[in-house]
Amino acid sequence: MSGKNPGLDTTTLSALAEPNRMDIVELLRDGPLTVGEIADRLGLRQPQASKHLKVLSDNGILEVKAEANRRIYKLRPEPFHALDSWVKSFRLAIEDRFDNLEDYLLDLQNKEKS
Amino acid sequence: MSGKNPGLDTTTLSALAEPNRMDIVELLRDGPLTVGEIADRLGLRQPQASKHLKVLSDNGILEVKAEANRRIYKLRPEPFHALDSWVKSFRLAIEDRFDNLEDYLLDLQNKEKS
DNA sequence: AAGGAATATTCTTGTCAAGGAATATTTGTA
DNA sequence: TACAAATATTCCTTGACAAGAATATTCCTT
Repeated sequence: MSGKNPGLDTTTLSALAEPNRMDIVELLRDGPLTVGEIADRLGLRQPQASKHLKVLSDNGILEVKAEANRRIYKLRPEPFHALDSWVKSFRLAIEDRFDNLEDYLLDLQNKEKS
Repeated sequence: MSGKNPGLDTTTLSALAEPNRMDIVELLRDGPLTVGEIADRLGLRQPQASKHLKVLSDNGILEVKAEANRRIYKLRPEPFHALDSWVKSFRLAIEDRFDNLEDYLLDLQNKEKS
């Protein structure tokens, strides 16, 4: 393994980056829903809803529970925890006191002298 | 305006969802860098580095400071704060006690009787 | 068993975004 | 002034992905 892609899993972000899928996640915030309800409330056609739900499930953002005819989708906590950890890990990086821009400029000027 | 897209700005997520751009963000965690250094350390060609940096800047994730010949890119705090708020707002939604799946199933069964 | 409801899947098509290559632009330097 | 370094931009090609339409699958009800 070469030390590539150290950050957060980008597939999670890709999944959330599609507006309809973001809407689905926002909708499921209030609790689990069936495919039909999701499609209805968001004005999506059923097949597109199913497809987006599949993407979200494949990425671990949602989980399904089969209940007879229906499939009930709900949020999974893990990806949100991961996102939270990732964002939190930037606390130091984005605080102004860690803005070593000045130092970096000095470094650049020093290297000019070579 | 129709109440569409209530969640987080998906363009921020799209910008971060590209692996090279995620790498750039991870790299800039340690402080500001020039285009050349970013390209070098990540094994990117200069034009692609510039293009990715432009996307990140256009989305407010990075900011530039022109220093003579060089352009120095660094992280901007705002999008991380936004992401943090968004993720935090899911705390209630993903706690198990808010898993009203049982209630929902009962609801479904009740509606069957219509 | 037959029909209908809920959901998933397949196929096609159009759009968009990323990489490659070449070139333009700006600035510093001999 | 000419040249080199650092960065940005343009054009082209290709691949991924989302919507639409049609169809398949599963399960319930009569």
